[in-house]
Amino acid sequence: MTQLKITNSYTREKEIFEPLHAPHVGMYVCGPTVSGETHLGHARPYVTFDVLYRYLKYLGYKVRYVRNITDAGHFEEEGREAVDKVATKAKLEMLEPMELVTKYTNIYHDMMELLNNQRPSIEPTATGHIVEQIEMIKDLIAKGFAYEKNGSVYFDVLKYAKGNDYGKLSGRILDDMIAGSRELENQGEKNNAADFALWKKAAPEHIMQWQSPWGMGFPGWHIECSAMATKYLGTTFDIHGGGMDLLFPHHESEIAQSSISNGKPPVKYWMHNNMITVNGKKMGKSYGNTITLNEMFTGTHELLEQGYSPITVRFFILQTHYRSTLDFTNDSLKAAEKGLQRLLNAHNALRDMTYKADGTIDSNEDSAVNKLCLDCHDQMNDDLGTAQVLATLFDLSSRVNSWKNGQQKMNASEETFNILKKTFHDFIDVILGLKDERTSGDEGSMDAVMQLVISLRKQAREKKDFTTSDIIRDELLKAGIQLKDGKDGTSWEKS
RNA sequence: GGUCAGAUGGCCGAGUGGCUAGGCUCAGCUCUGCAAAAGCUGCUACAGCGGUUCGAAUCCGCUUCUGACCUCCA
Repeated sequence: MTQLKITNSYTREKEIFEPLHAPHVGMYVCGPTVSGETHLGHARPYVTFDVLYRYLKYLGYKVRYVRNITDAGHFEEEGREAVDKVATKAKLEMLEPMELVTKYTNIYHDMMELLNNQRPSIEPTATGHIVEQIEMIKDLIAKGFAYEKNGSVYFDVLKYAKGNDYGKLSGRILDDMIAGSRELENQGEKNNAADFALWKKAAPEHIMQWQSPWGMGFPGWHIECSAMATKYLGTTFDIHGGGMDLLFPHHESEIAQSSISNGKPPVKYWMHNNMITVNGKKMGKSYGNTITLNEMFTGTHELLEQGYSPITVRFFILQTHYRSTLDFTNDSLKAAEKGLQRLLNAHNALRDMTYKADGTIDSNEDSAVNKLCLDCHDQMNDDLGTAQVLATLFDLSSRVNSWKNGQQKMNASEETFNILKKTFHDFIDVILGLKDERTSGDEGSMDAVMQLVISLRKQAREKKDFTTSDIIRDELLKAGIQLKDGKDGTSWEKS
């Protein structure tokens, strides 16, 4: 069996995962800013890191998964007048900031649940950790790496860069950045354009502001993650995840702040998922192609021909490696929808199947099935190769289906059969989190009713009364239930 | 403009120095009262041009094209 390897964005290498304090693993993932509705772009990182979280637990680690909620307003654009994003939106909607934040947080939680993402161990909010952030800023000032100007506090990037490699994570050269940002206006307050804000003085009209040693204001964007990660995971922890767009400046700045404040680099493994596109184009507000998750699931967006279920979206995401860009199109989503059904059908069939040796055991077939099961683990260990795992499961699905339909004899050993069963369960249910959305709630009574209908139809068919049997079948299909005639009788499922 | 990624069959997408990825679509077949479902078979690709190599789609260089980041962003 191979060991888990993950691509570390910091070293740009695939590295063997070795926790700092096994069996414990500390994992921090940047959460959403809850000033808007949860959209397609959010689905990618949270599904990706949910699978990592599930897999680490599956491997036996005790994981503390921290994912924050950014509910404090932040300046929109550095160099221009500070704008409190949350407050601005709140004024438009005539809501209290807290009301707005709660509304979008609730939507976010609902969407995460639909996507079958497990809840993090700790979900800290920025506004709930103002004190910690102020303390860290005070510490940075005391250590001489931050300075106060007119009620705002900035991090001294140039000083930091003398002893540290600022830009290593994002592959940037400080001198270039300084040269490139000279044209920006209103850099006046900063000693240098590359410096970033730790604390911003709030204008009187800002709704969200707090008392600090530097007057009324609000925290800079980067400091919250440093403060909260340190508080809950310690000065150095195992994994920090997020979207690639956060590499710079967010994570670069996090490294700088935490390294000075804690005296050592904060993270052992940096992991970044790639971005999504819609019909080949970046999704963004300025492109007018932002699709919220609610629109995705219900199909209420002009770019969508239909709704796609949360698990279809999840499956679609997992069919692509997390470090590649992922393009959402109607055609590819429809393909994913069908593929998912096929996989889950095989999974259900296998779950309900009992071992029966009907024929001689083919040792070649037996070892082939065994190898494919082992492959799943190796593929998952190779930097979360979920796309490959799914391909392998599809391979195995053909066998399962042919056994079920009697198209091929079950020529594997009972031991292999049990391994196969466990592999499907472990990967589909436990690790990838692909639940069957068609089986809901009142399955028991529903099935009893369906068995009755099926038996009536069978009687009709035996009497060659195909008119009746076809009415039953076709009307059920209209009602969203599909009958499947097989060797061992008829089964049904919601379509 | 700077930096960094990609360019794979009808579509989506893995992956790899030599051996069929997989999914969807399409065609044929098997099964079936008919269909659906399922299985089987077929369609076999790696942008272009050089180079390294016994051998490259996989390594190197150049060209073309696309995308991302550099600003709030997942």
